[in-house]
Amino acid sequence: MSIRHALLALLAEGPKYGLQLREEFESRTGEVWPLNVGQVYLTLQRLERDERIESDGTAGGEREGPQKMFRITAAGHDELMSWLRTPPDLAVPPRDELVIKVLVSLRLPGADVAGLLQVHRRYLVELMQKYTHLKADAPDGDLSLALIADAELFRLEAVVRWLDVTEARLAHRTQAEPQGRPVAGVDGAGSKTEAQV
Amino acid sequence: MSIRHALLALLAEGPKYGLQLREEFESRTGEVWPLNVGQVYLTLQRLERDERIESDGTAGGEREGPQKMFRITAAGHDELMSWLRTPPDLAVPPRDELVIKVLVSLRLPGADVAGLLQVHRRYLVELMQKYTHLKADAPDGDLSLALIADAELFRLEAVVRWLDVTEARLAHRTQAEPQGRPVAGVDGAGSKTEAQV
DNA sequence: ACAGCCATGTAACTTGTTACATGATTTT
DNA sequence: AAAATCATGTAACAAGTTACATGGCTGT
Repeated sequence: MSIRHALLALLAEGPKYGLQLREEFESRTGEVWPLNVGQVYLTLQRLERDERIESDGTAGGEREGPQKMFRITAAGHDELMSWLRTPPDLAVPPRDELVIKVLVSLRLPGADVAGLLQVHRRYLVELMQKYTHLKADAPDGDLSLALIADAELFRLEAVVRWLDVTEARLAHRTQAEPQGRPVAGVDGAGSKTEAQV
Repeated sequence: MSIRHALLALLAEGPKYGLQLREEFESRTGEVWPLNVGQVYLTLQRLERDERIESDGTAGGEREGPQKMFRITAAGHDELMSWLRTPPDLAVPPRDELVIKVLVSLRLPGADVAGLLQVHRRYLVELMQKYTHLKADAPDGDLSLALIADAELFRLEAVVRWLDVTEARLAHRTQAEPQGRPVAGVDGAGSKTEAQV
């Protein structure tokens, strides 16, 4: 439901039309999050169906230019505000594809788990470099891009750390069964979490 | 496409039936990733449509018990192996709902961005505690659960760090910013690719 | 006239979710 | 026989994706 509310937020700044919404969304996300035009129109249809927005013709104003303008309704504003206040539902975490791959490999006889970890690790580091460069090349005032690049970098870094910890866990497992020590705890925001297994 | 391949992997161990697949999936993920039964049957239908699996009746074997058994085909095995080798497509990162919320709040006049960051941060820390306990309470030999809990903890920790960095960025932006210095909560601990603010 | 963009829209599809319906078997 | 639970399945929906169709306007 991110696109829906992102569009709602853009419309909260004032009436806009379809292509304009696509352009503004992409300019704000520095082209990191491309947005298909068709998706914009579909989402606008659904928003209008739910009476979160109104278009030309629906309420008074006649369509003047070649563009069909949309404006937010009171209900739309309410939904936007309530969405902003609500933390994303992380209670049922998404099934992590990489984690599943590793779990699967662990049980599949003959699978090269260590190799798998290495392949994915290399790929992740490459991607991190991409975002590091993206951030470095960005103009100084572009806060949005910096925030997006940060988010992605932290996310990728977390995956890399998980790969490292997993590798260490597997190495230990082949030897004497170790006592599981905490890896990343609640107070782990500033702790060194590498290689602790 | 994670469910599809997870089921394929379970079937690679031998023929199984619907409910059994649901049970084995959930037991392996320690109930962290619940799986709806209906989803299992839908996915099995789709796998059979694509000839990645066969069921009783399709190929020789008659259905004997009350359960409808499925077995993997050669094509299914190929798809599974190729999926394992392929890194998850992270090139076009998912649109992060929390990031979008913050970006939206930054432009919305009158929005309490700092408050938003705090609300979400508290929520995240709560969740991290949940997974920390989950891991602590798990039997020592449960590697799967440990890996899943780790992955989730690292993921959540990355979000918390991002919130901290974002808060610092916003604080700096209002004052005069002399030079970028490392912000509390970002240490990276030896990784060459750590996120720099 | 016509090439090309601007702008809107639709069709078909994928993955995933929930809620419900149905029958068979086992338990009480 | 009734109740529970095992097991399979379907309907309806949500959100997102791509590819394509359509029409209007502009510049050459």
